Amino acid sequence: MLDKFAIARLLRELGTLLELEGENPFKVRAYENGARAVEALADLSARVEAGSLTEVSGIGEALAKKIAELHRTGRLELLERLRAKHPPGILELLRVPDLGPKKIAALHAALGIGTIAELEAACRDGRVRAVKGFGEKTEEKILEGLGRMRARAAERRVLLADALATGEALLAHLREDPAALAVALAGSARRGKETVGDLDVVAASRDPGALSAQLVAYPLVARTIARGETKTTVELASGLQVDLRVVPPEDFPTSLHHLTGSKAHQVKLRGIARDSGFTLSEWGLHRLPPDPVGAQDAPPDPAAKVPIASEAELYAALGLQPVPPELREDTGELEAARAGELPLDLVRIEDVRGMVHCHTTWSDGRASVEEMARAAEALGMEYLTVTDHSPTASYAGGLDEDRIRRQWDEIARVQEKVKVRLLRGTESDILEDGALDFPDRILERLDVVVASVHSRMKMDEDAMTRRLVRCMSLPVFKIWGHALGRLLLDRPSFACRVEEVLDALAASRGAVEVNGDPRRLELEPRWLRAATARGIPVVLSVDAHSVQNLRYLENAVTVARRGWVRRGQVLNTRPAEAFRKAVRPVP
DNA sequence: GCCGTTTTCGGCCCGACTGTTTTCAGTCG
Repeated sequence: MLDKFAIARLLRELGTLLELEGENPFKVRAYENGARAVEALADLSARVEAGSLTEVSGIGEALAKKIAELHRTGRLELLERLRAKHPPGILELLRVPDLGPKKIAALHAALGIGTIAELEAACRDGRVRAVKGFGEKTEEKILEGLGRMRARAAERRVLLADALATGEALLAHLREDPAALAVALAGSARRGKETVGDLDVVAASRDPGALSAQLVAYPLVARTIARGETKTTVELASGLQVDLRVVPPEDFPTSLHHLTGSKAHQVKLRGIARDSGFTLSEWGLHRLPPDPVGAQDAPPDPAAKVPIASEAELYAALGLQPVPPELREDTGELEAARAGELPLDLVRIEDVRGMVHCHTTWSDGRASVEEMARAAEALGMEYLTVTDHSPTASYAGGLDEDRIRRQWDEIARVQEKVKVRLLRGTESDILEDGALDFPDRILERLDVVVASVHSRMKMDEDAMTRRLVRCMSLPVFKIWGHALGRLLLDRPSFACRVEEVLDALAASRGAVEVNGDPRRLELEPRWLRAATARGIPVVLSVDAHSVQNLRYLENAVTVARRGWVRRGQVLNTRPAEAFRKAVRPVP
């Protein structure tokens, strides 16, 4: 049986194939909307059973039938027919920059092109320029796009932390130009997405040309891809693409909002604007004329412009609560904002009182217990958990029973010297059979047990699910560390039935970790929402192996906010003693 | 394909940039 994410993926594929068929673009969008709606469902199976899918906004009769069929059988006749009709390579072609469904269809009809290799050969032979609507430049552009695509496949996306660092340096360069009145990072980096494909920058200026020139002159710019009146696109030496939009200061808030996205959030918001008698674009919010007949294509009347001084004002003008950037993914935030049900107390970094999940030189950390303690104290923390690795993690210098007892002595000595409260803990391996690798007589004397999978990650879904469920049923199980073991850009999450595991975690009254290591950043937002919906509390952790790593707390906060996690749901926003009581292995 | 205090048809977000066009189509975000 397919889960909701698999079904959403197939609906998207179907939408793409219909797009290639030249179908009505609004129909294509309906499939995308339907896919999103399915992903957001908490009770897909129940709704399929009850036949109540059509009650969900975005799912009508036709999609409900298809979803039910996919859910029941895992197959869909229309999808299989379209897959058979289009060469398998054709979906690949859609990933070539500047090549969309229309051009692909034209190339397929005229030259029989159905794969990347055939496309490249046709461009090199000069056959493409002979097709109506294509020319020499397009041919060059496609070849260039193919090169870029390969470079991108090698570089792939970048980690959020790297994107933010690159972005901040670039912003500093742009701010050096006196023509820059305001400069901000927008796009997925501002929304805090785990990985970032390109940087979006918005600037306020009376002289857009000057800022465009300032961007092009940035030493790390490898080449200019597009340069217009208000919009400039460049590629950095790293392969990262940067889009700069320059607008007059009065349009900065709406432009920042526009460029922050996400696209799905924008589209829905503009629909809401239209329903309320406005039209919304990056150039601002305009009142629609009372009788729109014949006025659709007319540019907005400048007199109809609603002054907008901030993003919050924009939402307010549309009768909505302000939506924080991290939530703008069209996963229910606009519906909540309209109903006044958006959480106003999303966790913030200043709410956090304790550094959780810290390694020291006792295992594979680079700083001593005392150095970590003093650094946490300097950051204003009330407590820090020392959670070095356990015996099985020999590759990471895991502690055995004898060494962890000696570590407790050192923790006690350091505690004499520092104000920050030190909590004794471990990051214990979850073994293949779901057991932990310290005996209970050790675990019961600890304040904090983070339990994580570090080995045998290629087990099949059944075995991994059983392993985790079994571990969570242990009385000493308290915190699920870096849940699914992924390493961004490197290693996917291991296979398991996450919702089943979360059910077990809820039953055991355990907590889930949000790991701030920039390569981990899990549990990811969609599962975080599934966790808090089950009443599972959250721990924001740094997984720090050095003093510098304590800054990872910021990453954990971002991920938690993207998962709609509220202050009260985070255990380490509580004072030390309350935190200890909530997570200690014995009641 | 979805949706409805303009409801069963006719709408559906909006604009910038590029290239092949001589007024616009395609792509992108």
